[in-house]
Amino acid sequence: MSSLSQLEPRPVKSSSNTQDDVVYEHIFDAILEQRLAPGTKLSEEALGEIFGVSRTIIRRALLRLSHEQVVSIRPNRGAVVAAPSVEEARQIFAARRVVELAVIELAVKHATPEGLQRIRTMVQEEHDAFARGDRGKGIRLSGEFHLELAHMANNTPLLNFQRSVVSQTSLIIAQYEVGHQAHCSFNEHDALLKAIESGDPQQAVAMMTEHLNHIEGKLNLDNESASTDLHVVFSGVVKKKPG
Amino acid sequence: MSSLSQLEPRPVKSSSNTQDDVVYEHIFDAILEQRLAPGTKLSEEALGEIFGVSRTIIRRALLRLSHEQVVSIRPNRGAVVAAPSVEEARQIFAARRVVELAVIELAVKHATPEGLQRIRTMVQEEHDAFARGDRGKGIRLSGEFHLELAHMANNTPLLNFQRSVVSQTSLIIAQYEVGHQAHCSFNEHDALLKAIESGDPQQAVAMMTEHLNHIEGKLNLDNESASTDLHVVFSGVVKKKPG
DNA sequence: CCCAGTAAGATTGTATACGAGATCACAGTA
DNA sequence: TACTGTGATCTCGTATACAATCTTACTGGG
Repeated sequence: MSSLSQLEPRPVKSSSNTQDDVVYEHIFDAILEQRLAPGTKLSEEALGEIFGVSRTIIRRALLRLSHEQVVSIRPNRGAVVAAPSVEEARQIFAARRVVELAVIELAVKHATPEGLQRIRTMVQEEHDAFARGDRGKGIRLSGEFHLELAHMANNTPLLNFQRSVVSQTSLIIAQYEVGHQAHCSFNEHDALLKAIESGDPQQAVAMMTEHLNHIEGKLNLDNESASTDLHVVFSGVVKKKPG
Repeated sequence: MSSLSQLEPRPVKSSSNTQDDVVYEHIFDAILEQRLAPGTKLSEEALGEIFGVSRTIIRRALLRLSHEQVVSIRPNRGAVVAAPSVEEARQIFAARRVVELAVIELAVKHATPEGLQRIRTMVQEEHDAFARGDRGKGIRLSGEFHLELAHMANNTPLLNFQRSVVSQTSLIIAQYEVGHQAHCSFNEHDALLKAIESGDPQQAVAMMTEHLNHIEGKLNLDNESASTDLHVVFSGVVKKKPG
């Protein structure tokens, strides 16, 4: 009975040509907003029930999500929300640094008044969401801020890759964040926006580096907080053999 | 009929868990080896016939290829081998520069004797393939050289992205190359290998930049070589109305 | 009391059937 | 002759049925 029921409510937002896009976006957003925790089982039948479509559609959506590494499909055992290991998280962050720095440099170069306006609006919405306590929406918008940068960079392949690493970052945060501050504090997004507006690539890149440092700094990647090794997990709890 | 019959011959090479992996690899390799030209229609039924599986399997393979931007799926109109426009090609190259430079820097850092040995072997095979005139295999191996670098960089997300841009580059070359030299002349791959062996990141990065310049330099991206404007295409060909 | 083995149930993997939409050929008109 | 409109044919989009595999609960033994 499943946290999957958390999927239905929000109306779909944007470009939805065909049915599986709708399903895809709903699940994707639910993961981005952390309404679906890493490891959650995604039953095909349950999802089909929820969205009123057959398993065929669900399957396509899950397949796409798995290609973006947001969902993990294990043969004959179904799909779960991806739960990156510490090592995977490190690699994702390293990759994200690469693409984010390239993106922001291009974004500065290709900035347009309309693009900047869209980002301004987005930062404001993010601020409002956190201000009124809508954590889910805030998290999603802070991710979409970075996607909007990639959009302004005017490079589709980088945008797609950015999409993948940003959403994976959301999963990492869900697993490894210590405390519960706002992730991308919107202040930093605002500062990034100003850096882009100033037209100085170096400053923008420096700002982004700092921003990414902050994000990564809030995580505990020193050891698996949820270890896979039972002996480690329960070490010091009880001696099985009291002797 | 159909150039699709070129798909069957070569035995599948590697890790093939399930059926659709086999299909995927066959089609992917055929595209990488340029046995399938950009724009080629990929009929589900024909492919199913060739590989002896139902459309379900074919569909999954095509979906995966489309996520990697190697195949283009148009709603209700089926799948074709992707044919990047000039603008798309520029973006792909820009993205490729970003990831390749990051990859080679990491590859230098994480180089191992075994990894270097694998690359050495690969460069040799590439050389042999071109030497004996096996252009298809040579092209594929020259692409896989770059994937092997990403593998040595020890970063799965970057590897996946590299996979996508490298294969797309193969499509771009198929469309826009002038003349028919060997693409990645293996000499440059050999030089790259030596740069990595030397352990000097700066030199390796410089070498890679030069290599990418060469690849891009062999292309004619100044204008659409296959224009969408029929009048331009057929200007000066024949007057249909003979006199 | 705990563990292994087995059988029933549930879930995914694949094929196929049917409907919807696109493509192509052909005829009719300017 | 070129162009537009219409219908037949073909391909794709979706749902569903059946087979294969995994999961789980139960039973029997240690």
